Amino acid sequence: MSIDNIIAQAVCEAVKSLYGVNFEPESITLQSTRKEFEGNLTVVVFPFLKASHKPAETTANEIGEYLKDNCEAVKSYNAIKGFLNIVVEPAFWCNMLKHIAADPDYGFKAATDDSELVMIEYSSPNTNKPLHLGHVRNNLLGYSLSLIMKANGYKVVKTNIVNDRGIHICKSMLAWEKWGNGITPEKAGKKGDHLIGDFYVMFDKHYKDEVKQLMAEGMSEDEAKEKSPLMVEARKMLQRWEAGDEEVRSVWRMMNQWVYDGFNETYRRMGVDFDKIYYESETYLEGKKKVLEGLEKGIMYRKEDGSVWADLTADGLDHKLLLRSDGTSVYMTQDIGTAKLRYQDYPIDKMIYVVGNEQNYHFQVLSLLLDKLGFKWGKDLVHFSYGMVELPEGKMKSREGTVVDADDLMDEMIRTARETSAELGKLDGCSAEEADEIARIIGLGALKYFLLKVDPRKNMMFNPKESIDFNGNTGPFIQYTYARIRSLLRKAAEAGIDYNSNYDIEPSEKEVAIIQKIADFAQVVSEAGKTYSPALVANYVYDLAKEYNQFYHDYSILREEDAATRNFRLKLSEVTGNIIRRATGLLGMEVPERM
RNA sequence: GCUCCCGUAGUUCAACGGAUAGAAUGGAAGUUUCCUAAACUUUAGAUAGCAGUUCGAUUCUGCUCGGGAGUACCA
Repeated sequence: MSIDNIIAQAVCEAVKSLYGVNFEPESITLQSTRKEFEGNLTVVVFPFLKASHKPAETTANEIGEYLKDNCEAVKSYNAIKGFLNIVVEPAFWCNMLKHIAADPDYGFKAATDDSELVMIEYSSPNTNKPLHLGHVRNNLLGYSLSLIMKANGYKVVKTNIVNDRGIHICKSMLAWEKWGNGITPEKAGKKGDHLIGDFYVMFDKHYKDEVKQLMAEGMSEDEAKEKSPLMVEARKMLQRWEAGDEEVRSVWRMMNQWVYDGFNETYRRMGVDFDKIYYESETYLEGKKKVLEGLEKGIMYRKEDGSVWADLTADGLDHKLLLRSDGTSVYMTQDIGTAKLRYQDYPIDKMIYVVGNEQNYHFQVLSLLLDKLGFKWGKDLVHFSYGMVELPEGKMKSREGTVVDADDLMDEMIRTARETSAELGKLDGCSAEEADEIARIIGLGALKYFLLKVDPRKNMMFNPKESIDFNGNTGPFIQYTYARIRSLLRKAAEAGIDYNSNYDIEPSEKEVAIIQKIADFAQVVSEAGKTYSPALVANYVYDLAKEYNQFYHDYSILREEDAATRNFRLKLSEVTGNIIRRATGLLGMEVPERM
């Protein structure tokens, strides 16, 4: 049991005994005592004033006195206004450290047979262009979230829905057929997703020229867009695709495969993966069926032009189109189909969609529709709605060439990490392979931490020139702290020091602060699971690293002459390192043994 | 027009309704005979505005002003 629980419970008993009123331990406000006051934990007593009918400071003193007399963990107390500062019995801290050190899974819950199964959808790329910075935030959030849910004892299925059909793919295919001269990723020496992206851009360029040309000939802009020969041809291709035309389908299969090969390389490098991949080409017909079913049951209705709609005005929303008048499906229809297949494949208790906040409305609607159609998790589906990544010039626009490509970004981070390491002389004596590995871990760590430390719901700013930073509140700072701890422990081993016994001491204030922080890990993991927030873990591990760095700087460890104190500090370092490794692990970050 | 989200140091980010609003970076000033200076120590600097609820409001409510997103046959 953590110290927070012990104190919270004791406070409840105190209030009950002194004033005869019941409080739940969860309702007690506990915080770490501010540095300027004496104590480790602070109880906010304002909520008890109604029960005590006494001034705040008197109430705090009475509770403090009770705790001192009745709770073994409490050594002394002081009350300032409505704040009761508690000094914990020093021996308690050493036991706490031992307890955490003995539990390699401290803070993690294992899944059991009755654990809920949560499916997490993330990434969801289109197959007509490479992954960009927005996807990187999405992928890292989704992957980290899956690790956090696992740590909270859920069974987790990571899934990806690939949007592999539609007019956008046809544009790339058409451009490739027209101007590609049979080029392949191998011949071009290019990743498949980038190659296809090039053709998509090429289509757009020629298409725009055509529109401009037609408008010069007197057409309105709308008409020109409608009548552009390229667009007409692309639409025709989509129709042939829908009809199952083998010629179109085989090109489509081939080009999609190029893209998947490219994506897989990017995913692998980023360190994310999936348990099950769905393709919209396989789910959109299911959605159509499900919608028609709903139509029969009277959940949807048909307009005179043949289009199918859902009336959501009773739920405060609008009417939503589900099938176009020509019978083809829209985005929403596909999502319904995907939901159906997923539910067939897995006994889902909880579904989390990691999708940008621009689609908040879409998921409000989807939740209602799935519920009406009888999916038991529909009403409670979680739209993990994350904010956009903005650039100094504003939003990323592929047409304006302001997209930050995922592969380029990773290259850049790793290269910068490598240069910085070399400048600092950190790579001296490393083999080329070791140097590569260290640069990779640091570069990707910097990127991951940067994107995950921000509250996922908020839009964030990414300045390509200034964001690549390795000092301060960054991934490398945390990794550096870890590497330093590992180095310290190596040195201890070389000196033949066994610090696993004889380390019972009364820790100093600074050491207590670190133990407290370490103990918080369990709380943080649980909280992150409830609020779906990797940022909580990120900010936590930074705080821990910062706290340790200050400790490291102020205290000697190996040179400490008192063996018990030295052992204690080594043990504290070891446990801190382990917690850093596991916390960063929840972010999908790696930590280096040296850097 | 309507709906939703967001406004915190120069900048990028924190803060279950709790004490004097924290960090980082940039600015200024320091610390290497010593376990890794990607570190550490000083220092200046912020809640967009106006009301309300409360013992207490960055946080909750209302309005104003700014920024972003969505809005029925795009995905």
